Amino acid sequence: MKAVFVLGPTASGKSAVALALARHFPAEIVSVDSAAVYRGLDIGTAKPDASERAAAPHHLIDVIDPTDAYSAGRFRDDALRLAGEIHARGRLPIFAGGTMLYFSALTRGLADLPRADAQLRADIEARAAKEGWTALHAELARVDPASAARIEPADSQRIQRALEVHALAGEPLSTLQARREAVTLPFTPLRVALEPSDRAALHERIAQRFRAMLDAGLVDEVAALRTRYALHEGLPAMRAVGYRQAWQTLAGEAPRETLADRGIAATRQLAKRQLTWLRAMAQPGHDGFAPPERFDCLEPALAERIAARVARFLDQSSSP
RNA sequence: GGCCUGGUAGCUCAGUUGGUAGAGCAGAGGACUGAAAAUCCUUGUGUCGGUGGUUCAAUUCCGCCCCAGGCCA
Repeated sequence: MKAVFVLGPTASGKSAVALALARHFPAEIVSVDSAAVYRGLDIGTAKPDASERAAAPHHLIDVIDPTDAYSAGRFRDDALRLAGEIHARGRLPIFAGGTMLYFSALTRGLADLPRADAQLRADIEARAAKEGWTALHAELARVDPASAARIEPADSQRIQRALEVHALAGEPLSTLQARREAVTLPFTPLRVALEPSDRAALHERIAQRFRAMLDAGLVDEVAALRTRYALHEGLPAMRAVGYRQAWQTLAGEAPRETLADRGIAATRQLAKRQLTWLRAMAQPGHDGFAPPERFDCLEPALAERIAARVARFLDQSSSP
């Protein structure tokens, strides 16, 4: 069994590559995108349109409402299930996207940890509002010194998670994480990383794309979502790039004239974090698999070159 | 044409009672285990518009010039 991973920063052309591969080979596309899972977030997530979805089956798009929260753990379960189903149909799974933690959940695995608990999180947040995150970091240092040493006193999200895990499991997060076993995947992955040879060129693409999203009605989409669902700005769906900035404008927290610049900057920052992940994954020993093979996403014949690489990969015997 | 106010980091600005300067944003590098398009860490030398002058020393004071606004002709 084999699978192809297409990973790259936002605006690098991952979707086009995945679609091109799906034309060359009998394949189905699994989106690896923490924002495209939400229904109704269409413009800002650059979801594939109807004709693209007709050209190849797409998975993990529009799977939950924007009032809910998806997660890395849920992605891992969904992705492994889908890979099995796609293989059963005699097809090749193509995992394509830019949520690097999700790829990491596949290749490095996740420890056996309790799931998020909304009530507990609300309690922790209420305490943080009163005592400050530094106080909660100090508390974490008492119950889980190893995690506290690794987590910054200002890193509210990780402090909250570590305290949550400790409360639910009765054991420190660091202990549970140390228990993780070696990762095995039910298939051999070929990883293709799209990286720009010229950062400025990627920035230009990002700017054009975000302006196009605004022209396509991103703000109206967010306004409509606000009337259709009981949303608030703390929801993961409303923290996504573009949605957060549009929300701020609709709520009167930031002027409309600055929306384009704010959205473009946030997108560039996202791309930078994604590229940092890619560089980390290229280090030997990052996980137990061959490191991603790099392709310049600015190259015109990108899809053809990758298709040729995938063809060779599929020809190899998958005996080991 | 005259008067006024500005011209300091990519942007918006602060500041130096004369000893060559600092914030926010942007950018760059990094971390990353169920919110990850999240959350967080590190990172600030730039002919202080140009040019003469005064001075031990000018981005800071003075003259002239250029540019951008505003007001008056």
